[in-house]
Amino acid sequence: MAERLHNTQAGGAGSTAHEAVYRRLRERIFFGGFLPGRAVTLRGLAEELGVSPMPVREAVRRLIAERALAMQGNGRVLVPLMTRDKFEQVLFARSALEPELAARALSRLTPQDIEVVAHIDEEIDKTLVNGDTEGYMRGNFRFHFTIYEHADAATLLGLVESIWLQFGPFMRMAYGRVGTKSLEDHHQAALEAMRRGDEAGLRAAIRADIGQGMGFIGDGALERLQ
Amino acid sequence: MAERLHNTQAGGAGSTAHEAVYRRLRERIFFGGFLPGRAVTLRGLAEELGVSPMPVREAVRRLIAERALAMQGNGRVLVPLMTRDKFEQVLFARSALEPELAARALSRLTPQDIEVVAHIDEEIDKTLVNGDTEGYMRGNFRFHFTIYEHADAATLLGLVESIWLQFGPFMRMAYGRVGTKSLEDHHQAALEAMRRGDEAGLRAAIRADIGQGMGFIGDGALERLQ
DNA sequence: CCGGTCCCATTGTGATCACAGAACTTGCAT
DNA sequence: ATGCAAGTTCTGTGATCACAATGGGACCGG
Repeated sequence: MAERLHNTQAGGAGSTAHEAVYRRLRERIFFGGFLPGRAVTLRGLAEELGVSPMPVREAVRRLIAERALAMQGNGRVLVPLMTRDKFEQVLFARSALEPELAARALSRLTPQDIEVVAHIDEEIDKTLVNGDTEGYMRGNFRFHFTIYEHADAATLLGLVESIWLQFGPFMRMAYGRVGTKSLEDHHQAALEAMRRGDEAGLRAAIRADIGQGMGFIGDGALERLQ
Repeated sequence: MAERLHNTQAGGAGSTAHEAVYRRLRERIFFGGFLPGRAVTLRGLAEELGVSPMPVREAVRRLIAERALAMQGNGRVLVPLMTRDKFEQVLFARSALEPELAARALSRLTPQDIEVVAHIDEEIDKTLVNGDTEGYMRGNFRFHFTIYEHADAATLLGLVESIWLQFGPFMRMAYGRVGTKSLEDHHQAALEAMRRGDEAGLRAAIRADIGQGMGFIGDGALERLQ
């Protein structure tokens, strides 16, 4: 650890060490690289990522602000546990915001954009038959956010990202328990609605997808946690 | 600045320096202590608040994560400007989330709680006739969040707090321009609905209050900014 | 009087160190 | 074998320093 460069600040905006650490941790949280309840330490992450504790502190602080990590009263940092209350609030917030994002994206989606999304959905189907949980989560994330990003609504998108960060670890744990084999999503309905330019249909498909997917993992895993 | 204590960490959870800095900055943002576009510097805030730059860095990082502050490409930190797009997204998100929070709070509100809210509304009326913009903003904040806090929905509350942080500075600037004299809110309607236990009425009153208040400042100030 | 160029002050970033408190481990006594 | 206490290690926090890059201002040439 002593041979690390003294100052690797390269100058530009997104190229700081804490930004890189933030993105790596965020990826792991989104896709289930951390289990709920897992404790993390600044020095531990720093050594693991090959940086000093300082940028890790800033990245962790940011993730705590986004509710992706939590700090206990004694200062220890951990991946938050899911509660039934929290799960239900996440479900509500997703249903309130994500259909709107999809609807706003609709008018801006070119046929090529829609085919990109369709291709992502095909990838998802492969992960489902293979039982590849992490692959499924990555694909599902890309399916939703590829659409949402076209809405050009950074404020709403930020809220939704914060919500996804809050249920990512739990989702992974839940899929680990109940499996993804019998999972049926509403992605096809969403794709057809997009191709038709049917805003109401797209809203309904996204809402159904959220309700179905969240119900799937909620039923399977939540009952066991209190 | 040299006579500062070397380490003032008192131990408990909420008593760290960066937490205190965070709360002070957050207050100023909520109630219009910073103007949009205002640039802030870590060392400047540190000296102003009597701490070293370190806790300021963490507090500012957190506020950036909550979108209350923004970082330009060159690393400079400033209070974000409002755009028409952003304003419209804020309006949508508030309308989607806040009536729900109020509705969830309703069953938990005791008559005494409602009278507390009614008293806050009386204070607001005083600030309106006095033209006390900051007092109005503090009162309006307390009116809404006193209700919302009773919903016991920390996840949703966090989203709403983040949204308020994003329009606080703009709201202050807007009121400074158009004044608060002719402002009519829907707080009385909300209070009556709460007293009746009328959930639909409360939802409608909150939604109307948001739409009216945001329309008030949006019409007055937004047209001038692009 | 105006425009460009160089220089210095200021800024965020990251490393390192010191410190206090919490937690875990170890050892001892019962 | 078990419970408790003391010591040690580990944790987050905050201060200070070094550094690179940006920005503004002064100075000079036109």
